[in-house]
Amino acid sequence: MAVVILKDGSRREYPQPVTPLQVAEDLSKRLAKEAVVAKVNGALWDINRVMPAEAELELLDFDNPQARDVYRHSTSHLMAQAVQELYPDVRLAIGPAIEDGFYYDFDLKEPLTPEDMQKIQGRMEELVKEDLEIQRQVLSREEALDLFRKMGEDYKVELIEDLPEDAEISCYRQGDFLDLCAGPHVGSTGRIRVFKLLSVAGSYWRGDENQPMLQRIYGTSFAKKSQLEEHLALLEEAKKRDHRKLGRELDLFSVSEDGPGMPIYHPNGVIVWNELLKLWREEHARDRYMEIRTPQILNKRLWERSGHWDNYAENMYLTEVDETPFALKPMNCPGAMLWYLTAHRSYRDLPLRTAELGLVHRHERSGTLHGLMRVRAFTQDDAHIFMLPSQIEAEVAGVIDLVDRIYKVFGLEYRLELSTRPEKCMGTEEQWETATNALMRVLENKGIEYKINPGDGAFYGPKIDFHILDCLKRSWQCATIQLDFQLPERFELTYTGEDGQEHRPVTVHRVIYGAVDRFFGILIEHFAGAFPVWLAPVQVKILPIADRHHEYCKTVAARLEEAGIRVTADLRNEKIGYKIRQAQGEKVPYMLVVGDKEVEAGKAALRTRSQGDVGQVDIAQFQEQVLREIKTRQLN
RNA sequence: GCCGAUGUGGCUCAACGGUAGAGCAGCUGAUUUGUAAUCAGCAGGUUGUCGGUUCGAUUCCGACCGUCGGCUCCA
Repeated sequence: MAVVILKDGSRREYPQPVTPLQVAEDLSKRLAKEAVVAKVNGALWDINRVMPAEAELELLDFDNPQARDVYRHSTSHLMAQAVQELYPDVRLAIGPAIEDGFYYDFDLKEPLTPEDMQKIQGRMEELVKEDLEIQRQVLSREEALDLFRKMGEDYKVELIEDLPEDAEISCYRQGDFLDLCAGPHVGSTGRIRVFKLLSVAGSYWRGDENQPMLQRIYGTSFAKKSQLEEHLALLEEAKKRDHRKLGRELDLFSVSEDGPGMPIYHPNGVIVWNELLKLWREEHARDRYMEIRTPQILNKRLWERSGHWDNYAENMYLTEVDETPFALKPMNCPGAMLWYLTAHRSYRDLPLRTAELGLVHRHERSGTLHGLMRVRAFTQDDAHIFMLPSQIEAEVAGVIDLVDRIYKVFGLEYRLELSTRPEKCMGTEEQWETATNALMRVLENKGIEYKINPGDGAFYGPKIDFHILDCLKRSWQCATIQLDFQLPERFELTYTGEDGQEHRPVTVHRVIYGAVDRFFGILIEHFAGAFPVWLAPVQVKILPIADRHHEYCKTVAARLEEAGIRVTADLRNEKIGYKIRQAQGEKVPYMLVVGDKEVEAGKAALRTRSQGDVGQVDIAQFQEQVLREIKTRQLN
């Protein structure tokens, strides 16, 4: 006799133990069809696996995140099965579900081509039609080792060897395909409905570059075709917004072969850049930051003192000045320390908030460079706050508010993460605890939700990271607030306390945009190149219909320019449709079309990039409206 | 750095073992135009770099450089 208690509390009895699927079939056909996986007594459970005699049962469909992972994990098995059938000499590594899909890593002699992908996809579709049951099977460690050794699956053997003593070792079988797997899985291959293989890439076994290079196939799967189409449309949209493409089209920046990872900003790009800095300086002035500038290259002994030489040397560019080794700065902190040391500091001076828009150079690996997102030369919107230990909370709270004010201007949402003490770190346990608690208290007092990343702090202190969500819901780490006990120590920073004794200040490093370059890239994609008026390189474009309107257009342009609006007039000998098409392509927010009617009325026909023709406007009123939008940094 | 793909005029792309072609952009001229491409003409490339094979390479091979997709998500 078996008892099943359902989510709604109802109870069902069976003469003998049953599977979740059997229960589902009793309940409704639809449920049985859509259930991906079950939760039995709180743990994920295959829908075709017999439950204990007494079970609390919940059935999960694709909409449940855990079930979705199971579904995709099963798709990765399906892919592995297809690959193994098509390429019998393959050795399997791992194949987990990931955020938007799944992958599987294969050790295969021949590189996989796009045609191979098609073949694999095709074979997968056949396997789905065969609707093979997916069965779980538990083995002893010896059995498992023996089995996978015989199969020549070296990676699986290694995985088994690394499993903890008490782990239950399970395998899943579908047809002739068998894979080591904790599970759970969907009941049969026929339950996997919509999937698509997306790309092949290299990856190291266990992500370690000393290990063999494997071939990874990425794919994704969904319960419905429409969901896959939606996902593909999103990828398409992301491609259209690619900042590298828009950066070229809008003439914002470029990267030369002669300076990989070192962007060249074009005049249009510099306009946006300067507007970003203008906002930044305004907001920092409000919070009484003082701006400093420190040198591009500094003596090697400074980097030894700061600890960068020991921890960061392989990323640093070296040079020589009069036979003395110097290094190009990869961070701004040591320079800020040098500034602090230029005077005696009193407790009355603290906190000292020094900001620096510092251009730093870091030797990133060649394969990781990516437009403005991953570069070798970039400007950090850095700041170092020197303070009393008692000021930590207030200062951190101030930075959080500042970040919030600035991100709001762009309509960017964000999430917070707190990273705590890593295993390899400097400073005492007590210092860490005090600092970490201070950060937590700030977040809790503010009622901010945050995620904790245990052990993910910097070696010199705990930190709070801000993850921006752009309009496609992609996440980017930008702002960070890091407490640092190391640098004040290493540079022997002091202040004179109320007691007349010398004390050590606490330091916070923080950035808001992070790398201005990367933030710019994120904004390009976030706005799809259609910047809000205050950021737009050209805010108003005046388009005469014919030559006889040129004089009037020049007058209007001069007037708007005088008022501080970035305006150009397209006086080329072209038809109006052509000029409009071009201005739209440049994503200019406002176009003023001028023909006989407008000259006569002393007005202009306004066209916006988003709404098209909106009719005649009074120039003075239009000017006021644009100026207001610029001043308030209105979003589109 | 590693794996794979890739590199043709400013941009997007075509072609080929016998010394490259189109569209857009540019320039000149005509047209004076009413809300997303007017017409015609001209000009523009030592086919990423360096080597090799060949009578001959941009095309085949190799190295290098750059670019693109990846290299955390642990059965």
